[in-house]
Amino acid sequence: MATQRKAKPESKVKPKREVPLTRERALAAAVALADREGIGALTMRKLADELGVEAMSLYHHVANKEEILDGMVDMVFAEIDLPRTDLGWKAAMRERGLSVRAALNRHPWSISIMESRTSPGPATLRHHDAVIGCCRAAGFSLPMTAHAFSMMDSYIYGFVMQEVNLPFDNGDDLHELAASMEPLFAAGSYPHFIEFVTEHALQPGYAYGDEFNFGLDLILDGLEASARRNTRGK
Amino acid sequence: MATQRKAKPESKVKPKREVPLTRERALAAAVALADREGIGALTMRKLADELGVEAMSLYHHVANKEEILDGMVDMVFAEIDLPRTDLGWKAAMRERGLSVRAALNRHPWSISIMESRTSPGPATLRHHDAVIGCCRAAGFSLPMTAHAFSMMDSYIYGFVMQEVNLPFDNGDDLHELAASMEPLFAAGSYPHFIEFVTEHALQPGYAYGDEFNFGLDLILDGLEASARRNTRGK
DNA sequence: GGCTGGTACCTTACGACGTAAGATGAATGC
DNA sequence: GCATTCATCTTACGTCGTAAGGTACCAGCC
Repeated sequence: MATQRKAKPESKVKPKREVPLTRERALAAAVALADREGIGALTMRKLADELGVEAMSLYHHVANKEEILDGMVDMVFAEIDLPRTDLGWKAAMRERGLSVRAALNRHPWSISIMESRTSPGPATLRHHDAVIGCCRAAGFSLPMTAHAFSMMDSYIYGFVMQEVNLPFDNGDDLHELAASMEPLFAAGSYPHFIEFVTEHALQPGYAYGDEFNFGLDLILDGLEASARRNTRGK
Repeated sequence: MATQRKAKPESKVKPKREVPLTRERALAAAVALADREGIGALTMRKLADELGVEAMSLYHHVANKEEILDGMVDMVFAEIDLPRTDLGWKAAMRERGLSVRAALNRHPWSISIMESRTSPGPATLRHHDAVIGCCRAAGFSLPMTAHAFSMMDSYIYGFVMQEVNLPFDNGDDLHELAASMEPLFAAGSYPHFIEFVTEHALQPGYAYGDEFNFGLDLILDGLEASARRNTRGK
């Protein structure tokens, strides 16, 4: 009786395992954990805990933490709507842009880990393939497709990067922010910055997120004009 | 003679301290270390080592590592040329855009930590103030200034974020990359993506960095047209 | 001179991290 | 019944940021 380890059926300590650990379950739990507590709280031990398992057990389903981060990014891409093929390229790209922004905002940690990933997953590749296909179907040359692709994604990623990093999420934080800027006011430095913030950015009704559409539309209009110039000009 | 600690002048073991540790010296060393070995190699112990000091000594000059990262970002902003006031807003903003990109590329770690900083330093504020001032001097309304500011920076940050993360830095890596994509070729999936990469992006003479100017100019042209519409229209 | 207080730096230690190495237990094939 | 396989757990290592407190050295005073 000294070293018996699990003879007595103490209700349900480990009845084999309620549901087996898999790579997919691990990735889903990782996304949920990062959503809930931030990417900083995503540690192998905490993730394992969520899954009712020890940290090292995760390594039977993923090679290392990097692979988890890769998988998480791909899960976010999987949430993004592919561009519709029943619309013109401009409307399709506009919708896609909104969908990308929405997905990245739903998982605010994603933009911060995207920039250190180099191996794209299947959903990511599928997404890029569809975007490129949309441009090509619209008659864009390869160079024009590269311009459009680079530009749209640069803008979207850069916008979300700033958006998720704003020090305020709601009106309450706004007043704290305003208060914390008092020293700047007093100093009399940065006059344009202060005017801009107090007279515009902190005014009720202004929300930084509303800037997104202006830029997206400006880019799409510009790309349209540029593409027309390219194909008509010669 | 038992506990004498520095009586004998053994050449120059610790002649007080060759040069005193300061916040500025620490930040400069941190930037240099991150440039040389990447942001991941920037640890308090390694940084202290570079400075000929123990890790905990750093805490007499900065509150914590966060403060070092904040300071590093501000040092990068200090390197960026302020927009010239002797040019039109468009030329000035164009030059500034190139300068931002150059500085962020000189310190590839900077874009990755920028997005987690919330307290801007003096050089950062000065830079933002100058950009806003440039727009205002050109007659931009506050809303139009917000559009321009948000859009230009979103694009620049997003572009650099993708640029510094490219899996290749030179022609050699390019072939490795092409080789690593073989599995995709065989599968026959992602046809547009594969065409795009093999027929365009991997062609000799193509460099992703060259896309930058196209987008920057498209944005500046679009902002110009939009601003004109705003002021002339009413 | 000796004393005192402050400043700059060091020593030690703690809890958390990613993960290498190997043990253990249950399921499977013979 | 027994060996194999595989998922999981145990233990341990080196590294991280940093809390707590110690120590050398200097300035100003007596």
